[in-house]
Amino acid sequence: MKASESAAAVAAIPDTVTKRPRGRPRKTVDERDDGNRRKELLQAAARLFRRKGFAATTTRDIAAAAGMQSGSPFYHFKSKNALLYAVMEEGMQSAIARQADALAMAGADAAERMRSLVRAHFDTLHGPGNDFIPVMLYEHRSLPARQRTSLAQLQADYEAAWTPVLQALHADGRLRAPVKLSRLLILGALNWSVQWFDRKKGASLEDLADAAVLLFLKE
Amino acid sequence: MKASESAAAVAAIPDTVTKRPRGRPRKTVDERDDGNRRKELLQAAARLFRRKGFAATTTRDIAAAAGMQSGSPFYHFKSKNALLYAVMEEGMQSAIARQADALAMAGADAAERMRSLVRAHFDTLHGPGNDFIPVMLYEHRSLPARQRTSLAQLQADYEAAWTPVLQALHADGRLRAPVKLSRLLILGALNWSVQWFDRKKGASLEDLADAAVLLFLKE
DNA sequence: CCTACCGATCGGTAGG
DNA sequence: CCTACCGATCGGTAGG
Repeated sequence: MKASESAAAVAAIPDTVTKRPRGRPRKTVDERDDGNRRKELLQAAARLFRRKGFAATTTRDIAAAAGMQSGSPFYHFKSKNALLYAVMEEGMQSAIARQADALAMAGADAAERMRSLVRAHFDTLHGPGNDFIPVMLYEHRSLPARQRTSLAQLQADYEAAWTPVLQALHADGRLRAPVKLSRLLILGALNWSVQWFDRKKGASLEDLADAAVLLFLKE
Repeated sequence: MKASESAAAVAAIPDTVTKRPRGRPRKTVDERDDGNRRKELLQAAARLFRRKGFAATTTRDIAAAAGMQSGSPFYHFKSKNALLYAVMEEGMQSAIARQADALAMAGADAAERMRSLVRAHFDTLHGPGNDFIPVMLYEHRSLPARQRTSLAQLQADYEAAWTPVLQALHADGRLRAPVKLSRLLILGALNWSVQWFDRKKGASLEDLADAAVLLFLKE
């Protein structure tokens, strides 16, 4: 969102001069870049990585989207790979936080908790500006093994939250497939919605969550 | 499969000479390259596109995997993109054929037909040498719009086969979610298995299909 | 299908 | 964070 604001600001500059002003528009002196540019870079990278893929996105694309010169991203990030990793980690961090909030708000009923998990997951995937997790899901193989291991713990934490809920549903006979395979298949069904869900038309995230719960749970 | 045989043949050449022989091993004169090299290129491309992604795979990688020099793939394919498109089309063609066979063998019972569709889909995703469809699923965005449209018809045909089966199950009360959303979620759950299913360890494709049917259908 | 090659692009850096 | 730049790589081609 920050990034799109700044992009809009750049586009709004009247093109009266022959040479367009380089870099982003000047800000007032007391509006220092205390890490804001870093966030804008991250957001721009996430959006581009999602749309074009990691390898097909150039650091120049990212720089331009953030209103910088081509070499400038490397002032904030050691490498293109570090940018990818930061996007993924940021994504997992906020996904975990969103999931925890959802569970905290839900009651004790297993089906209700299940719906909360599903709904929170759809928010993570399709909420406005939430490009981070889709990037993580689809650019997993672009990560060096080292960093992949480092993310695995966060992912395990995220998935672990589903297990007790699924176990309870299994015990109640509302989920018949084995718990572990169920979790993999269910998360897959949700994750895949990144490929076809379009916020602008058709169903809402609520409709989606309803359908998913209806599909997976008995009774 | 052809390609893996030839890869094995290449690997079996004794390494007695200092310089390895370039290209693939000579064949008898009457075994002309009537399109075989093309198939080997396709298989090599599919495997590499799947493992590393389209943009991260170089045409040199593909040439080397097929035992050719760096410029030679362009004798068989106009461009790297044409190679990608050929992989996807080939994948859809054989997926549709496999699906039709499975339905032809199944009886009239909707649940039985459902299981056949699921099983055939897992074969398409995880059968030995079946890298084509995973590439299609994960490199969709790497295709120019023109070619994407061209593939859309094949994909529509493939998905259309699910609809009557799901409708019958819905009418019987064995599927509660709306048919269209069900199809999207179910295919997503299956497709996602590309990310975690490992043929070498754990569950078989039969186990997987059982779990999926158990998860989606009531009673 | 190979040889030899080109033009363009890309990630990254030094120095300010 | 910009300027100016480098070395490497890449898709693709001409000519055989």
